[in-house]
Amino acid sequence: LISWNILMSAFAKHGLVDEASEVFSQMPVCDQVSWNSLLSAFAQNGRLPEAKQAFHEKMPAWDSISWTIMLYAYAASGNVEEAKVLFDKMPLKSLISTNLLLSVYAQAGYDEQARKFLDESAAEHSLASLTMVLSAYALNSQLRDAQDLFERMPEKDTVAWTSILSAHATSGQMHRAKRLFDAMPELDLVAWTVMLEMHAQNSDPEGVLDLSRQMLIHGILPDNTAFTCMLFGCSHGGDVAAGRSSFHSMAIDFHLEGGRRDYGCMIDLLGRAGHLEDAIDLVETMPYPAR
RNA sequence: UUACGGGUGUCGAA
Repeated sequence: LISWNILMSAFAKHGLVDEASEVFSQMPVCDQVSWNSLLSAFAQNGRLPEAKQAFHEKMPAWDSISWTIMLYAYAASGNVEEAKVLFDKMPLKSLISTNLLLSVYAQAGYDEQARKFLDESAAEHSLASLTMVLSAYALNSQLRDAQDLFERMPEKDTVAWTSILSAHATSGQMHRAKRLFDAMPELDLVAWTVMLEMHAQNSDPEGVLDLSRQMLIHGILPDNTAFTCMLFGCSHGGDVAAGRSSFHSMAIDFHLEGGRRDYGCMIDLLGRAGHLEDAIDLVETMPYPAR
């Protein structure tokens, strides 16, 4: 029985819904996990009608996992309202289902609902749940609300700090962002990257280079994303030489293969600066199909 | 064996 269940979810993960339900129909016996796996197969692959049917008409019994999977089915197909309705009907709400609904709100930019929901549910929220709402505010440029929530959070980790940092950075609050950055208890690569990007956006190639040096001094090694920001900064500042040297250093010093976005950025930089032959050359030699 | 999972990236893509 267990192996059948495993087989089913393996199919489901790879989008083979029909194979999964085929397995299901051939099983001599099945249990709650089998039903849940079938439901999940539909849910994961955007088959809302089938999921509904299985959930409402076919399943002999439901546990809290079944409910959560159904919630996910609504969420995955963008039915925010229906997701909420289902959530309210859930006999047992777990941290997972709560997080799920929160992330739905967050992703849809329903920061109002997210906040209300957060206030209503008496349960303790995980740090991750709160950060999800925080980033929902950031998405909606609700800087004040984001700030309020951040200050009220009982504990904050680097992810939460970076989220609020990024909220400030993207809304042009450079000074506040800088202050936050300096106040952060820990700095990791993502936090540095946010700062790199902020300076890049504001056409401050000096700042970008300066930051990247400091980052190295702090023992943080850049990744492709960081390089994209650095290249972007060079691009804004029209600093072809610096861009070229970063690009080479990426491969030589850091053994990173240029990501497709790094190439895109570099090509953009060369193109804008009028080095068309070099740009074309790079397009032809890059390990990605040109589009 | 089944369910959610938080922070950063150029240009494009109405």
